[in-house]
Amino acid sequence: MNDNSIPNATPACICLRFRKAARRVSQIYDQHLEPYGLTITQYGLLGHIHRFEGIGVGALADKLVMDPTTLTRNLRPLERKGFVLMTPDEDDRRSRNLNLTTSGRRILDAARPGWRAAQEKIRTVLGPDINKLMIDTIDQMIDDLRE
Amino acid sequence: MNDNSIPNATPACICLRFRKAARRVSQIYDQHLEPYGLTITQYGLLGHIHRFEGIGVGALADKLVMDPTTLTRNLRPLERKGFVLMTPDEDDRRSRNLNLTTSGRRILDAARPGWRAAQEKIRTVLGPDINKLMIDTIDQMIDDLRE
DNA sequence: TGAATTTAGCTGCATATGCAGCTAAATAAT
DNA sequence: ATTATTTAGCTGCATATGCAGCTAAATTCA
Repeated sequence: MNDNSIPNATPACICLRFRKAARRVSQIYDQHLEPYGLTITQYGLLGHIHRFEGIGVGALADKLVMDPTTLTRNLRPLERKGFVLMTPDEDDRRSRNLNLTTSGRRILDAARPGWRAAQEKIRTVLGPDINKLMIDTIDQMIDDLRE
Repeated sequence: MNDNSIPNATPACICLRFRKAARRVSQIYDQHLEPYGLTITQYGLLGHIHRFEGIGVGALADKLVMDPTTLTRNLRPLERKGFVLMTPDEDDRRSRNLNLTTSGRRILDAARPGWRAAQEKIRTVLGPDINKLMIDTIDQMIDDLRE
């Protein structure tokens, strides 16, 4: 069947492409991280909190291009497992500072080989040049879409 | 801060890029489709069922790079609203054939301008050449990752 | 200072996502 | 023909996603 002949333009939908890519690639990362009891969402959260120790929920949500309410909920499993601590900010008692616990740092280190293997798998499929192009293009697109 | 200086490699994560892109781009499509009471997931489902009238759940899930159980649940709101019919297959009573109802075709037609506006917004931000490159690259990647 | 506005994060609701494990139906093996 | 295996779709569970609307705290304004 020739997709270009169909007037309903869903075959050209760039949104569905991004969603498909996110589903398939996430699945691969999740499989590689499963032995450590982490999802790629959780691994990414731990990584970001490690990079930006003490960051607030809103600022982190902004970096992740994620609704703050989504982040609030995504943090729950990590708090429950004792990987992340949320402490009220001294100067602004509305804000909460995010920090890794010792076991949070430990699991992040432990899971890194899993993350690396998944990353390498996708990088191999795309090829390093296209991989970089995709990253740069998406970063630029998100920046352009920032209001 | 220079991301390249951080040993924890999450800044280079291609998976997080795809997920961010899917979140942000979906949000824009959802906003454009909101007046019609549809999400981009639902619009895409209607479009695919229109293209492949009578397709089964498993085959459609495969096309959408989506777990069949996810598709089962994503179909529910569309069934409830009367846009999609699931009828048992004559030759294989395990399988269920998906079809649009008249109102399903109607809402798909009605919502198309919303979809088109969102599509055009992203296409403008990316530029037509990069837009096409992204689509082709993702399609190829998903094909390469098919086992 | 006191009132109005903005900001940070949360809960309720609905949809989106996929894994494990289930039932029923179709197919393959013996 | 009977049994074993595979296949199609489903439910239970847990996480992921974001909008509307909420509370409390900080800031701005009058």
